Amino acid sequence: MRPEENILFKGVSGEDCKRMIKCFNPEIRRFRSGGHITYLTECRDIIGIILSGSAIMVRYDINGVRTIIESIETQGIFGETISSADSRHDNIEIVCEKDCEIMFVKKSEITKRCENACLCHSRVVENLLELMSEKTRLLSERIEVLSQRTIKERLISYLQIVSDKTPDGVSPQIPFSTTALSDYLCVNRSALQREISKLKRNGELVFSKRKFRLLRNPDDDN
Amino acid sequence: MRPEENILFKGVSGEDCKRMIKCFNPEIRRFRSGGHITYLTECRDIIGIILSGSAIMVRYDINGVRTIIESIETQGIFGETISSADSRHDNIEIVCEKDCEIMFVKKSEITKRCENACLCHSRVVENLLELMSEKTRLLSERIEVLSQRTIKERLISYLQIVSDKTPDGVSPQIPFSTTALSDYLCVNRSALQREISKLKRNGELVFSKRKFRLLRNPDDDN
DNA sequence: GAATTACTGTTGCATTTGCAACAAAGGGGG
DNA sequence: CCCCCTTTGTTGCAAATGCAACAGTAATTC
Repeated sequence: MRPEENILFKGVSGEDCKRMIKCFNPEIRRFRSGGHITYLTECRDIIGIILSGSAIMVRYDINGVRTIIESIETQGIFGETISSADSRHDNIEIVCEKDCEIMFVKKSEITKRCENACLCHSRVVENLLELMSEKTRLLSERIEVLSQRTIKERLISYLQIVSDKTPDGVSPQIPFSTTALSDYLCVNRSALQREISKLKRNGELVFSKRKFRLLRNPDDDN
Repeated sequence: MRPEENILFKGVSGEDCKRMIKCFNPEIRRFRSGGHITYLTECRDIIGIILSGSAIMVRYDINGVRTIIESIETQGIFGETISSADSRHDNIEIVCEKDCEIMFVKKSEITKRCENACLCHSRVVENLLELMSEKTRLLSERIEVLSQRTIKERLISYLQIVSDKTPDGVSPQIPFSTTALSDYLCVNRSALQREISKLKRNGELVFSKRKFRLLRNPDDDN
């Protein structure tokens, strides 16, 4: 994807766009699945925008327990200003999931007025605002999931959100393996597996590979 | 607090500010502690900015279990664009905590160019961007806390964050009662109480009313 | 200042979850 | 095709958490 097609430059056309890209001087890099992209702490003033592919934000605690903080899809953004605080906030890492192209831009370049007085500059700021809105929506969803009290509730809550976003006619699909899903839901893998098996047995869930389908449970408890 | 003093209008002075406020036509309302402010679903295109006081965002699930989604302090913002998605996302409510004044603005009023061609308009958009940045930081912290696997870890993680934000010489203080804290950490109250008592007994924590102090634990396990 | 209500702190017991270990089933790469 | 490695699925047992009930204390209201 060419940077001009990116959502950040939505509504800015042709010449202007080229001029702005020159003005922002973004760096575009490619990564292969599984590759290290950056540590969040290295993104002091830098915003990463995923032009294609996907990534995950992960943290390993002192015991080596992995937490998948979020899954970042195409057009998603990351960066320290856009999330985590400072402090001892351990090493949060961005790892490439599907091969991806990422555009890195300095946040200050965007928010500060430029000398070239790009008229469309403010349009870009608005676009960034839009990206940030989307970001907060995703983070809120994440909180919704994590605020559930039991594994079953967390699982269903997450699957429901994924379902809701899936267009009709398409099979809902999670962006994780079951193992990774447990790191995302912040629960023990085998305990998660146990719940999945139970739901399948009760006919409340069809689940195979990464595709699934939620069925309204006959009796609405246990 | 007068609206002009709000962070949204930072860097916009005197005449301009008055003109913009006229342009945005914000509504300012007062609330008393415990009072209902709004349901999030009613904030379709509306952003609420807390000028003074504080509020909490809460959700009650079908079993009546309360979750405190976040505590919103002075200068904090809320609104549907700024958080939760649509879907069946139950009734999330904003409730006044400390008596507060809240400014309601239409988001579209801010992001759209106005006819009056306020030159400082883009400055306000940048300020909004700043507020949103802060919001995502807070949400990320929340996720950090909720991603902890045990009650003890959640508690310490949260207290640590509060401590880190507290200026030197001031006693760190949580904005909740212990009971409310359990709704914020999404754990059972008496189980939380158990952990607090244990930490106090082990000399890892001093905790009284809402003030506390974390002490580095002698042996770093259990 | 008496009454009411909310919050703190504790405990025994039931349930859920984590942990470890294992077998079996995919899924590339040579 | 075979080997290696990751993932899936299962289970018994230990540990953590939820739940309910209760007593005591603080806070609020009338």
